[in-house]
Amino acid sequence: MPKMDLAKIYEKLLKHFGKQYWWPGETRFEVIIGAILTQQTTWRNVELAIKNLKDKELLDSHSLAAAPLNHVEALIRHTGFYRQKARRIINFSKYLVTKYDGSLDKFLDGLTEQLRRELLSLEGIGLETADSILLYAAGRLTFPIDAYTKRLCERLGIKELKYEELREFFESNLPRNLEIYKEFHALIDKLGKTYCKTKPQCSNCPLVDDCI
DNA sequence: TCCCAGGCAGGGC
DNA sequence: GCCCTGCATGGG
Repeated sequence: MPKMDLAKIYEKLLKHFGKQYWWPGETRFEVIIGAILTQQTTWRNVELAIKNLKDKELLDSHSLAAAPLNHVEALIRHTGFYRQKARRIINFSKYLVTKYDGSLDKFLDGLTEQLRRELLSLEGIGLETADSILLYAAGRLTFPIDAYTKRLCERLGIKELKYEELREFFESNLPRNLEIYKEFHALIDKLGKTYCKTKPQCSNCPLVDDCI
């Protein structure tokens, strides 16, 4: 496992970009639905879909579980892959209603590893989405590895690591602090969107000296 | 006109 | 196990 001062990287990003206050969302249910909707799409489009669901008062487990599929499809169309995403957020809501009386308090109240396995067993919730939900909705010390994080690691000289290895790397090299986990993940995304797009603008990047 | 965006699931090998 | 493909809209 590579040695790297992740805390120092975090401090540089925080100083450069400031706090990001992730995850945006008024409720934990909204956080979870947003986590599914944002897969492979921009947050801007997710906001439109969230607003549509909220305007129709469908942003709670019982309402969404009972909503017609084609109605939900139309409301979230902006997020892309809308047919499968509509099915998935409805199915998640039905699961919550059936197994936990629609209560996120009950659902999110397990041992972290057990809850993680349960999340991963649900359709449309893979590794990154499960870990984002664990961190931002359940408040667990779980570090999500997304495409930006993998890209950053490559720039820092960490290659050929699989998802679980990268997660273990972050979780064992960061202070066990929820706010740091939340902000760091958000800051890495901010970094990727700002400096590591199609044309790197390394001269202004706060990590220019850390990259290989 | 291409390529990318805060992935996931299912298939082939 | 790894690699490929479909899923789909919106913006640069």
